[in-house]
Amino acid sequence: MNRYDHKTVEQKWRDAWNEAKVYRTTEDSNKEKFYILDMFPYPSGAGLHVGHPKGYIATDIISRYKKMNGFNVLHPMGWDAFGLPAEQHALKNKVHPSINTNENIARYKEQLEKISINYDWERELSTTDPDFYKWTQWAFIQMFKKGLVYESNEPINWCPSCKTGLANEDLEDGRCERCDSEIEKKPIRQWIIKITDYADRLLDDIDKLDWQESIKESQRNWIGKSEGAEIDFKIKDSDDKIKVFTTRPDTLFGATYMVLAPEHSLVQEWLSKLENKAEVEKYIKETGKKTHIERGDMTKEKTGVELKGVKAVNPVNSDELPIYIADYVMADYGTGAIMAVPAHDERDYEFAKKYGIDVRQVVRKVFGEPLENPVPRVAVGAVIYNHKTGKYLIQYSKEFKEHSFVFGGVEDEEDYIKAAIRETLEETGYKTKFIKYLTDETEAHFYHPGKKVNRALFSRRVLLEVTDDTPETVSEEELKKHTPVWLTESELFEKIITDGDKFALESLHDTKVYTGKGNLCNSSKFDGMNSEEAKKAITEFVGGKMTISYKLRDWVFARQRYWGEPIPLIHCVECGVVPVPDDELPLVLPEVESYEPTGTGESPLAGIDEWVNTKCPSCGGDAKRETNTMPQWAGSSWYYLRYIDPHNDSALVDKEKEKYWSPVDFYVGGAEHATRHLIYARFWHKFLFDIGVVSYSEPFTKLQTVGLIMAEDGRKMSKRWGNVINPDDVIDEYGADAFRTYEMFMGPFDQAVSWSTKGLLGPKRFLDKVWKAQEYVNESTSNNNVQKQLNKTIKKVGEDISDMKYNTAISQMMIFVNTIEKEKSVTKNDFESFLKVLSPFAPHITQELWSKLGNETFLIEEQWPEYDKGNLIEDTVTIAVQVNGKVRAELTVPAGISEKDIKVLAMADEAVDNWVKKTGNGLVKQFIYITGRVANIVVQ
RNA sequence: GCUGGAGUGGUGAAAUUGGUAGACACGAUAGCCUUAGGAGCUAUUGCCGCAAGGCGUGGAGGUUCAAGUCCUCUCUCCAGCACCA
Repeated sequence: MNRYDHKTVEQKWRDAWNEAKVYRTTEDSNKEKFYILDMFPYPSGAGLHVGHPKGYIATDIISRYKKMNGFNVLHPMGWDAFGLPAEQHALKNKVHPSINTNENIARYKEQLEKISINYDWERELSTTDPDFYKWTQWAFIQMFKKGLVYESNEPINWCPSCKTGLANEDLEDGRCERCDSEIEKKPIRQWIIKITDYADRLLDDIDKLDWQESIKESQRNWIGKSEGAEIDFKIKDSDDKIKVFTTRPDTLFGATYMVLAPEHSLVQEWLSKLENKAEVEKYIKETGKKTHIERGDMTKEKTGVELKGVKAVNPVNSDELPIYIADYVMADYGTGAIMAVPAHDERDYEFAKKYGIDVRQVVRKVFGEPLENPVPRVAVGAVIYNHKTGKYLIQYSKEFKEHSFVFGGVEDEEDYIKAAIRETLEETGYKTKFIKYLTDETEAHFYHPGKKVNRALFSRRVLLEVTDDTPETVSEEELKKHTPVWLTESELFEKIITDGDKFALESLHDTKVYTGKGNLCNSSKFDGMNSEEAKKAITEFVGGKMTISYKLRDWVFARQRYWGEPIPLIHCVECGVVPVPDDELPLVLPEVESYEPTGTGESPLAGIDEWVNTKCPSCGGDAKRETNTMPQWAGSSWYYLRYIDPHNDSALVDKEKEKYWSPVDFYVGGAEHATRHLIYARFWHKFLFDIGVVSYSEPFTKLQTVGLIMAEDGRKMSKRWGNVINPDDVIDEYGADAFRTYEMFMGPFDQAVSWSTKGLLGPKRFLDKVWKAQEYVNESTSNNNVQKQLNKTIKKVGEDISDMKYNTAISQMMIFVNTIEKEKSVTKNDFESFLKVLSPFAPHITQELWSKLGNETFLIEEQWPEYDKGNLIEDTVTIAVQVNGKVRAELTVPAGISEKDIKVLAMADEAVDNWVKKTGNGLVKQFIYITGRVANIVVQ
């Protein structure tokens, strides 16, 4: 037998498959379809590294498996080729970006073909191809016509280095995702798509998707829906009003000041009449200088300036409220203005404390459910600190056998502090002074067993400190009920059991603001109402309206760069903005002399007069073309539809074909697209659904993310670190089959793992053993062990491929080959079945062996083998015998053995017998038998 | 801070969902072989211990005949969002 020569064999079969066009897919209504898709790559100059194909290999395995199971499988590939790197390359080398792009595509394709991913290359597409972007432009025009597109001059994210505007999705921690520059806010003329019109549908339909929870959650987060109310605050002696968005209208009575974002338009309007104009202007200027990152830093102290000379009026009680500007309020969320409720919002509390603003409690935390005929009582609970010993004093109730704060009623003419000090003296004998409140007023409902009444208890908790170490004598009566106890801090946290006391202890060191819900107080006629009801009632009372706010922003869709789809709009003096007529699509990107971005907010296209100057399609008069281009996300938002019908001249996709193939059954790609591509594509798809182009409302039924492959040093593979491994080298040395199998064997598919060339040897050796196993193929004997393992293998590999558990599928196949090696015998039939099962992972070596065994077909066109269920059952099983849960013996017994027989056999075992005697005087209390697995003898 | 996920040998990892923890690999150790290779074969390989045995799935409790798996608390790491009102 020859040594396996992967180079020759792999090339031979690649050629044969290509020639036979085994990859080609056509519609076939007799077969069930399966559309499996990889996120198409951006073809960068660096070529593929070893991490890129991981997802492609996985989809290829599923695709081959599905095909062998009778599905009509669509598995295409294309190129997301617009984008900055190609443009930068063009700038540097003074050649058109398409030249470089095409070179890169050719290189990528060559690399992919070496791995023998079974793509239907006849459906290949590139977003830069005018025949493709014709339909990107067409869809955009449809959006324009539906009023989903608008022009804006509002400040947007501007990358000073890329010299272009960017969408929120293009930022990473306030920096440009591409070049890492800090983003500025700059007013630029922009085209914007109203993706927020779809926010609710994008959010609601997430529930329908078979996606990983983490991705779904990121999308929910990104959309950031929050329900609340818009409420107007009048300005004193003026017709102006401030509109605020709040999720807590129930706390309106607790509003003690207002805050506007420094960018708020009212601030500019009021500037001239402010008493401290200079100070305000200075603050606005400073805020403007701050980067996104600085401003977002929550750990820094809050700052702000009061607008002196204006006051707002609280609509619910006519209180006059001071108005501040502060950079903790953002211009682009909600209405850019808030009502501040320091008692129930941490940020407002911090700010109020710093500027000496009132804190007014309006919500009480509630413990327990309200009971019938409650008897109300006002009380105070105290914990007493002794700074000399560092211990805390509470009391132990002899009656209820529990620890609690020192507790007592607040008498008339007494406040909480007085009552706490008096009660402490009476019950413990210690003289104390007040340190601080641990809680606002809380409300507790419970049955009082001593007094036999339902209690509604209103209380605050306080922290006191002893002023005299020697306690006075406590009355006999008190001592019968309670014992005072001194505890260390950790003991204190351990012993305290009531919810109210526990809640108070959270504020022992830092005062915590209560931001939860509860029952209203200090809110006149709304007192006693719970937060949920009060939200509606108060909003209605002040004439506000319940609204919904989103974190998702509209999609900034224009880029001031060259290498993108031209936005197909025309500016006409007479008619306004008019879309390019359908018959003039595609609007082809013109040649330019310089690709250099102008940096003025105009794209390089603006310099080509003969292109810019055109006639208005509506009135025929002089007009100018829009010169901005689309963002890179445009083409990728719908490319998966084009694979279905890649050469259609008259429609984005043929309706019948779309119905047959859509939606994508399985989509595999990187998790980094969770809130970018995957949001845009869902939006674009829903729009196409609304205008009747597609028949399903969600594009990707099932989504699976790929875990990154890191370099051997644990870092990301990057030119910068010099740790990149090229798949070409690996394939050259070990073969594509070994490469494919190793990538799938490395670990769970969605987990990041480090590349290990040593680790690659495992799968490589496995394939060598498969090659060697052909020696053991013989017609006569059918070995029982081999048969059993084969059945197990067919079953497990099939199941594991469906679950994307490739690593365990491969380990089962390794077990099978190890079995052949041990038994030195396998029938031709069994070996052929095994080759089929292995073929999706290692298509070349299996095809070669298949052919060597005298077959003339292609394995990919074979049927997936069936397994014999009967043959999966073992004749004998090994049972672990435990005594009191510890394994003391193993018994090999016939599979169908009864519990009775097992018991007899187990008890007869010498070791078991010894342990039974040793641990439990030979008395068996219980015998448990789990069929085929374990028997447990419980003694004593 | 919030949300999602994960902690198991020297390493990558398995574990039929409550039933013999560490399958399958990598690496390591010892031996064999020789077409000296990134080869192959055999044996060993969770930790402590000569052994009997004990311990062991981030930590602490709990439920159970039985816990990596369920419950409570807690620590660490990764990812996403983040002054979102």
